[in-house]
Amino acid sequence: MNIENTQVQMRKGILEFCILHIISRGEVYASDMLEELTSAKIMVVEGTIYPLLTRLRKSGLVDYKWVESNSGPPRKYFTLTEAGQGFLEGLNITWDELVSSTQKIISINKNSKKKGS
Amino acid sequence: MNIENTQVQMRKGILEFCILHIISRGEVYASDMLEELTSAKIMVVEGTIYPLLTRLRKSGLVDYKWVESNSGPPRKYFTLTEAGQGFLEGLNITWDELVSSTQKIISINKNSKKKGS
DNA sequence: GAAAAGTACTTGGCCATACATAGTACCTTT
DNA sequence: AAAGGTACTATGTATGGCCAAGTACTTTTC
Repeated sequence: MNIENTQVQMRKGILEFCILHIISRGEVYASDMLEELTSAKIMVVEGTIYPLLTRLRKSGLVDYKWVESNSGPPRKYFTLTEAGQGFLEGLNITWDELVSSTQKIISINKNSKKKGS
Repeated sequence: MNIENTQVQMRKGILEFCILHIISRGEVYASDMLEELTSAKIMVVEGTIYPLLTRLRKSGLVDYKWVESNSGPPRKYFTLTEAGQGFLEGLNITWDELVSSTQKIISINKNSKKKGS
């Protein structure tokens, strides 16, 4: 149990949330997402993002279309489906609650223990 | 891929973080932790928390002592080890960065796309 | 004192995600 | 045509959360 592993575990699920958000803002392909996640200090590699995009598509949350590139092979440009929008709204609530609950726990220090009401 | 499952995934690792925090505030046993997590709207069940506590002990992050109860079998009261304190400090940083990075992603909307600087 | 009920803890198996690694397909350049 | 780069795919491993059943100890009930 090292800290790197716990960091990985903390990110589980949140990566999916972030990617849905990025897609919700407009058509993007995998490298766009990688770049944005990296610039936000969320390290991701191809082997993570491609299977995730496949899962999202199979679940009907995102869709894609092939777009030819003038500098390489064609790209899959992703968009959010209606189901994906609904799903993302649910995740927004989940995220807010998770952060709120966690902040509640970690903001209590030794000298301000909760009293049984 | 339903939302319940994604919620479960989002909590991975964070539960460990919260439990280390609770233990860092003073000696507690499993039911105390369950109660506090539940009151913070983080739902946990026995089958999750006991294996987690065992992992933490095997990793040397927490220690425990048996304390007899006057209303049932003896209880394991947990405390944080020095290694656990160091680990927790690392997780505090990880948590802050994760929240910060995620908020960065999700606060960008369609009309304020990042410009390549 | 034995059976029943309650509390605390333990164990084994299942599932989903992140990741590493290797591989495929297409395009451009030389 | 060969070499290199870009984009996507597939397979296997590790980990954590959860369910479900089980163990052990204590108190209550008869």
